[in-house]
Amino acid sequence: MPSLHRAPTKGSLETKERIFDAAEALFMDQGFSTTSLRAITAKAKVNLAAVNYHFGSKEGLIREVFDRSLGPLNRARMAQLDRLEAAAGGNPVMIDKIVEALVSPALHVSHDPLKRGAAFLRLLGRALSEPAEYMRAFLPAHYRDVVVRFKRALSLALPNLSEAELAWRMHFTFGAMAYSMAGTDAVELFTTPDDTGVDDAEAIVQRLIPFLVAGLKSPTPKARAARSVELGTRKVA
Amino acid sequence: MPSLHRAPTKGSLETKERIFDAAEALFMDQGFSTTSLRAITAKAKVNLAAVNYHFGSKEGLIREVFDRSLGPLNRARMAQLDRLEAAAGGNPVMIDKIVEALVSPALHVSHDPLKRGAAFLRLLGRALSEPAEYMRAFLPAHYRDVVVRFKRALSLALPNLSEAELAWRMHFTFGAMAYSMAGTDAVELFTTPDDTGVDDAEAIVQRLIPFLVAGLKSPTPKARAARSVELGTRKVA
DNA sequence: CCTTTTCATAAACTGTCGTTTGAAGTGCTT
DNA sequence: AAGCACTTCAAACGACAGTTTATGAAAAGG
Repeated sequence: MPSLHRAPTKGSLETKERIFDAAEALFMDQGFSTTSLRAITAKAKVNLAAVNYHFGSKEGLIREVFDRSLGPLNRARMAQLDRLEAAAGGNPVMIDKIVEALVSPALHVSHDPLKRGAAFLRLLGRALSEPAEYMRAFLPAHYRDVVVRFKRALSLALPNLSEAELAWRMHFTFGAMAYSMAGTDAVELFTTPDDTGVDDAEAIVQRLIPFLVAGLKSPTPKARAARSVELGTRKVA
Repeated sequence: MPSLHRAPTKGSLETKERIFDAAEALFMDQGFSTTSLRAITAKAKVNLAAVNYHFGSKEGLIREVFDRSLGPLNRARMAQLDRLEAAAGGNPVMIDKIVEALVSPALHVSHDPLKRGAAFLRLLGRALSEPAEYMRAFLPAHYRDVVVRFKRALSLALPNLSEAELAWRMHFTFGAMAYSMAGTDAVELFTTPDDTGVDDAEAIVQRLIPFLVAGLKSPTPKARAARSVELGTRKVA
């Protein structure tokens, strides 16, 4: 086990960091459970056992890659929401701004050039669609605060929505978000070969925000159901 | 190899069907690559080698499970769109109806009780977020026609949208759809314990449709930018 | 200087995966 | 009864997974 009382010696940080970078890159375009430790250590050009030495286990590595990415992101989201609420001074914050606070920090979470920003989005998207148990286990821990904060803000901005209704719409919102982030490949299904700037994360976000805002503000299904029902044994609650 | 000239003898159909059902169930809540053949054959109470005998390989099994589910679904989607376009007689079809034709057939694709309908939705959602190569390989083959048809219909109904804009919005639409279908678990993040009918697929769809319709009809980012920009150096197209 | 801790490396261990093999069983036809 | 095609079955195969161990070098501390 690495020491907790002393600064690590010479090459250790380099090794751990190289593993970290290689893992991040491979997780990004292969997913977590599909990427083997051998592939990671080969790319990082370190020994296989180094992963277990520095991170304890593969799950430890995943957790650390994930934490170092998601932690700052969600903190940025909540900080931006803090600013909006402070500026609003008790009044509801505009929905556009709330959604922007949710989506756009994903762009600026990395200090590296934008390339890493876009890549990082894909990593997060992957995480939300992983079947693995351990992913589902510690993912809510990061998101719970964000969800609570944004749910409250949206609830104030959309007072006519029931709690269940809002929960579903947030679910759809996160779904569109996660999917947009995960697959740059899947969008090719929809575009003709002459698409412009698929890899530009900023472009994605600028198109995603109005889509989500409109969805969140959409009329209630009850109103729609009353309009376009065929034959009803449905109780209009 | 099974015979092509004669009806299979006694237990063959039962075995193949049992494998099929067990695989469908396990793929549903574990994903494709995570589910082992041994888990499938154990649940189906058949021999391990039976999978390779009846389906050739694991990929063959996945493909068959997937085809038998997605084929009828997408045919139903296009049939419903056919009816709408015939009724409209050259005029654009209403967006509400187009989205409904895209989303709602997922409910009625199975002849079994609705329980299987909801379960099947999760299977499809999983497929769209699988990292595996072979999933990406034959998934577009099923969706291409659907995408082309619905893209054309939406393009007529939303004439002010550029092709790139529409492609992105369809991407978001499929994302929200896939995510909603895949994870009944993830929605628990957003709800307080007193939620009602999480597993009811009909309820999901009735809430999803208006959300997506509003997103598709949302004002163009250019229009939004023109409204809420801080300092402007842009052309109002 | 010598001991102790930290880190890197090669190799082996344990388990699971998809797949294959060869034999045995089953029901039909001749 | 014998031959035949089809299906089941137990067992093993080879590949690859994550993890552990043993060895030794390198740096740190007294």
